[in-house]
Amino acid sequence: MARYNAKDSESRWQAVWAERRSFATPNDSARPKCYVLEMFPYPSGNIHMGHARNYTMGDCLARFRRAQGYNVLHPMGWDAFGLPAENAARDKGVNPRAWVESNIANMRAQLKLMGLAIDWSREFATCDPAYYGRQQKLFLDFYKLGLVYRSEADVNWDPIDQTVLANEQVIDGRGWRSGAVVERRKLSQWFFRITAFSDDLLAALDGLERWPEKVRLMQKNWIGRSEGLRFFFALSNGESVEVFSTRPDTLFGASFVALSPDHPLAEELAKSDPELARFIEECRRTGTAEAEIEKAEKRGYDTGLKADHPFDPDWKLPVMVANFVLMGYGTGAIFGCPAHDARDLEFARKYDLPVLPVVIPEGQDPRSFRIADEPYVGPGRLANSRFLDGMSVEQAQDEVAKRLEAGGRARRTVQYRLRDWLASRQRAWGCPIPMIHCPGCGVTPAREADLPIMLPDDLDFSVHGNPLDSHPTWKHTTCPSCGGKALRETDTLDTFVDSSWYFARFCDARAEGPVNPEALDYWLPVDQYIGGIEHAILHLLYARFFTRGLKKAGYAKIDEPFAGLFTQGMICHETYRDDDGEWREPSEVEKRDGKAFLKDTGAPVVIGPSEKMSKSKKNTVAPSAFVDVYGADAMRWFMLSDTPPERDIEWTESGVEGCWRFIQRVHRLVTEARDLPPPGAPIGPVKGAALELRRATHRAIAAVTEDLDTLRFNRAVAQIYALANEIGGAQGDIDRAALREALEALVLLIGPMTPHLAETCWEALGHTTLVAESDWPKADPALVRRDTITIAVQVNGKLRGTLEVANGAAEDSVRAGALALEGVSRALDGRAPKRVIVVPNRIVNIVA
RNA sequence: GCGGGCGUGGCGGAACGGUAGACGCAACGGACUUAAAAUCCGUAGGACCGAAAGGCCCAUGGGGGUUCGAGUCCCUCCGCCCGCACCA
Repeated sequence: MARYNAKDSESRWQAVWAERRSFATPNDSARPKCYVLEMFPYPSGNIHMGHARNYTMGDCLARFRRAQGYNVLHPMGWDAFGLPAENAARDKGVNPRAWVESNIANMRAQLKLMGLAIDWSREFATCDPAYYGRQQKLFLDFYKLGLVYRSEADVNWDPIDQTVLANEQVIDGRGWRSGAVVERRKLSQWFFRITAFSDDLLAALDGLERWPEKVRLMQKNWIGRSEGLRFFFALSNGESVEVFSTRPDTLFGASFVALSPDHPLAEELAKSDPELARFIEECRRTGTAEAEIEKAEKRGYDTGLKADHPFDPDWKLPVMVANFVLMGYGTGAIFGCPAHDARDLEFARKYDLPVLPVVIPEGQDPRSFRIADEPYVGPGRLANSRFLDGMSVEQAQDEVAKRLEAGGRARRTVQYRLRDWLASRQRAWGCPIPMIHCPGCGVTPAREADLPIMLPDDLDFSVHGNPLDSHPTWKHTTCPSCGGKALRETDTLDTFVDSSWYFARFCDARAEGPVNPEALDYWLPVDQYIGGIEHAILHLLYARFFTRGLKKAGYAKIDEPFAGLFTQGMICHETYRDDDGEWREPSEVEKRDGKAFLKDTGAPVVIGPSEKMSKSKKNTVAPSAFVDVYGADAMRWFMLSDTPPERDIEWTESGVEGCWRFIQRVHRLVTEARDLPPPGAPIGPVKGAALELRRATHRAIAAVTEDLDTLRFNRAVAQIYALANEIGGAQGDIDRAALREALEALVLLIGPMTPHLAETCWEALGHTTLVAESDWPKADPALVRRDTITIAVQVNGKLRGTLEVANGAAEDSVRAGALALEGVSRALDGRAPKRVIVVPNRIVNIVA
């Protein structure tokens, strides 16, 4: 029997699917819809293993749903704007569009070799004018709705990428892509008003039941809602300063008022106080470069001003400028209560300010309760607090709020950590912002008729800064309002904007408007979105915001774009280092007896721990190289096997070879089966081994169906192995119809996972139809149900025997059978059972 | 520091509170073969008793608890991983 030739089989079936348009998805189907989406790739040039895992999972689900009768939308596109193309343009002198397009062509071919069930007619790249032009339209829509605005702001400047970054893109004070220490600059920039939806983005998280709890929590913390009180302190210079506090109950424990170094009042005071100016300057430096080194150090500067306590004008508090107070949160000013806040305590100890406890834990004496190294942040009774004495924390907070509100000096507010999305980028390879700066009319939106505002093809990337800005003609235009000379906005949009609505465009990728509301209504929300956890905050939050914007603009009826979210684990591989300590690629290494050697010289290499595949450690394996040798099905099978999909998976040669052997084994099982009845032949009553095979078949169908429904691919794979083992173990003279049924079930069950193999086997079984167009098999409940059940019999919780009983056997007979077991009487050793617990169809436990 | 997750054979991992280790990888023994590869059959957590059949004890990071019964629930300690990090 000829071995299964994966290469021939795969190219053949890929051609058949393409020719028959098996995966083209109509927008007008009577069948229920299912939208399966994997996060679209950046066209770096090659598919990597992370893509392969991501798209294998999504494809398996898409094919499964299609077989179940859904009208499945499973599209693919390209997140094609962004810095790497500019770098390539500068370093290699190529045109960024040409570079991206050749990368896309390469990757599209690699994806097609994986045999993905994708509707390629919906493909687009975000750098297509047809896409970004419509994004410009959305930008103008959002502008009209007040969801886009321009504002001067302190921005995070990445000195390497020469662009500003959103807060979300600054990780530990460094640019998320470049790793450069971020500087601060004041610039006029475009923002999306994401905070307009702060409360809604937070509250709606509870409804996202098919999202990982972890992701919901990360978003919740990112939005960071807290309730508190804003109120004023009168100052000795006649001015006043507003503070924000979530703990107004501790007001009588206050020992200072602190301003952010960026607070307008601090800046004002610095004009006449050079020492303060120096201090502020220092704080700004440590805010970035030395953030890691001195991050814990609290430092302050006494302005000499005094603040009146709101409830006692004779009580004067020092007004400090403190480096730990952030201008971007609350009012940029606080009152410090050292006894009940860790930062305030550290600050007070350093500057020798009073530490007066005002919340006393239950059971402690207010006269003797002292704060030592730790503040007290728990519940308790108020003390040392005049009219608040004896109240609970909640009562006291309410009382303070009431009294200050009554005097018009305070208001209760909700504060968010979330800030508006700074979306301007000083980059040329991005979506141009459709705005025009007119010396007379100011900032004016471009006319919609003038969209798309296209990028020029002749950008010079050798210049410093934004090539769009230094282009000789591009930015010169006329004002849509007055017709006079004007300049285009040369900033482009953050590429996260591009990925914030692509899923909506897929619903009708050729729609005249940005999206087709009818198609949106039909397809959205995405039923299952699959991608990496690294997008838990940025991309998913922005997409949630954009969907709300689409709704407000009248395009969509929903708020939430992704009903189900799955975050897959990463791909790991062993690392190798040679004698010189240099990293070596797996392809350069061969292994013998658990040791590793360089292929060319035979020199030994040290095997390091398995780590996430990365270029820096050279522990990557290219999917395409693997597909070349073993075929796409073996890779797909590996990606789904063994490791639960949310966990990191380790790529191993031996595991992959095991997959290849399984592919061959399935092919053998099918092609070596002799004398099968024709397809569709009825199956008569069977017994004995044939009945057992039928039971195994239907149990496998039921189990695999459930596992795929819940994305437990690894368990589905195990069930399929078990079925293959049953078929392999069946006697040669078993009922042929039962054998055909088992083989057909096996082939249909592997269809979503190893689709090419399934088609070849299906054909070998005499079918002229395609697995890709076949229905999912149905389990017969009568065959899934077991007639007899082996139940465990325990004495005092220890296993002493097993008992074969009829399914649903009466408790009495089970009890009697259990007590009659030899192992039970031996364990009882003459003692009478005190109690016998019978759990039907499960277990008997005899308590002696 | 705060928040979250995880800890089961040599490895990846199974296990509605109910026979721990399904399934796979690696390993070992056997068959086929001149040989190897491939394939097929079989073995396999650990200790002890037994010629064997089998018996018996210990095992899910450590300790404690709830329960007839705990890998699973609760408390506590240890270890590892991830996220956020001066958010008032």
